[in-house]
Amino acid sequence: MINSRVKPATITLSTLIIHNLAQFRIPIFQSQPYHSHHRTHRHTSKSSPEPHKPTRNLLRKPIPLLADLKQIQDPDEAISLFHDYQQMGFKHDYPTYSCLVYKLAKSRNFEAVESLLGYLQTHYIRCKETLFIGLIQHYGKAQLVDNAVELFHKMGSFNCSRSVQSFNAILNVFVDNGRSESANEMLRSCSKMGIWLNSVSFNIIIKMWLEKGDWEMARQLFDEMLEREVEPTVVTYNCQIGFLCKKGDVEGAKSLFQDMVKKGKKANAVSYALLMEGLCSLGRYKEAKKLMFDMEYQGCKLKIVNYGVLMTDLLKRGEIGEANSLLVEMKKRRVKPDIVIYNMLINYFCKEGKTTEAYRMLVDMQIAGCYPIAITYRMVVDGFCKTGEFEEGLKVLNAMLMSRHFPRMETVRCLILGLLDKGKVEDACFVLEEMEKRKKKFNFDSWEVIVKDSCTSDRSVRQLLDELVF
DNA sequence: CACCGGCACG
Repeated sequence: MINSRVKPATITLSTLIIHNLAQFRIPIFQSQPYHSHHRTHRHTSKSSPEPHKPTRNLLRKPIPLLADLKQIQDPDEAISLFHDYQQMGFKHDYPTYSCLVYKLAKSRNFEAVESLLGYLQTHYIRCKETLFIGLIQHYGKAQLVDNAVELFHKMGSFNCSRSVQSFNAILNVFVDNGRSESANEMLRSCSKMGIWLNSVSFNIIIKMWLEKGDWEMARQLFDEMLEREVEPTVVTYNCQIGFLCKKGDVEGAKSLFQDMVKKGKKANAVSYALLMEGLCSLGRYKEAKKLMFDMEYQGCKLKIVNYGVLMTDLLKRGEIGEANSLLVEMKKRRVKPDIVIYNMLINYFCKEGKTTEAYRMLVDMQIAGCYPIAITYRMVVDGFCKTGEFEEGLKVLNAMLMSRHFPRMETVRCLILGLLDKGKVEDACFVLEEMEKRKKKFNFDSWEVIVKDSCTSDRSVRQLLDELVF
């Protein structure tokens, strides 16, 4: 086992920084500020002789369990709270169950999801269709297409009827996972299932053909839509506008845009963003920016995505000065940068080896109330590894783990090797130990092997790792 | 609460 008494100096340093910032009540490295609060809350409620009295609070809003459950992000903790209540004789209701199911699905704990569903089924607790739709989407994102299909077919046994919405959800899972044959098969069976395709169904199919690069088929479906008197939506047009823009045919996209307006469909911020992206990719930044002002003149509300398109282009061209001006402009217009904008800037700094700026941005964004996500942390840690600043990298990794985000395996490997190379054995141990703690939860199967494999060149390091891991 | 489209990583 790894020596757990190791306390590397860098951790103390980062803890100090966190502590200092915490004094100003800025949750710098905690993306979920409720977590620590909740921990203490649970402990007190457990030790006190009379915890929540759930039955009495039934008519009060919000029900304490549900409110608590919504604040917990650790699914294991959620389950245990759930069981606590159950043991106290609290009868769970559907909102509580569905909240827990969503939580478990989000953390990809599908085993727990299935067992909870089984419970709901045997106790005849009626589930809403949105619950199944949400789960189908989660399965799809996890590439568990077969599980999604199975759930779709099981819906009836939950006494839940399938509308076109869950049909669309499963259709989209097929398309997004490259299973166009299954999607087509599904379409052929829709009338058998008593489902009438709506505009969203057509949008998904049009997307499918466009992803295959088949413009003709996409147009054919668009025509079929009109024949069947299914009204195209702005999304129908946006899909096609986006396709043409990516091909470099901004003029074609513009005329489609005009068609849409002529038919009385109002363009939205995405329609404009797509055109702007097309213009930028043709090197026509100025026109793109002008279009952004036009859209406001046309009465279309400007969204952050429009700035995002411009920012992406500027940073791609290395125009950091212009990018900064754009940020200032956003501030003037009271458009708050979002996580995507910050990620773009941080990515730029990291790629340029400007880790100091990247780190400052990581801090600044949190002061501005925008919390890093896994991608954000990964970029900064990778950036530090690339410049050989492994101690700084560890500092950020620590913050990352504290906010319950998880690094990529390659990042961890690189960091450990770098720390060892610099003689920071204790820090390397700390990282190994933290990974060990989390490997099961994050499905981190064989990281030991990978770390060890990469050390074969250095015998002394390899021996050390053997010692650490076993 | 959540059927489809849009700026960030790999």
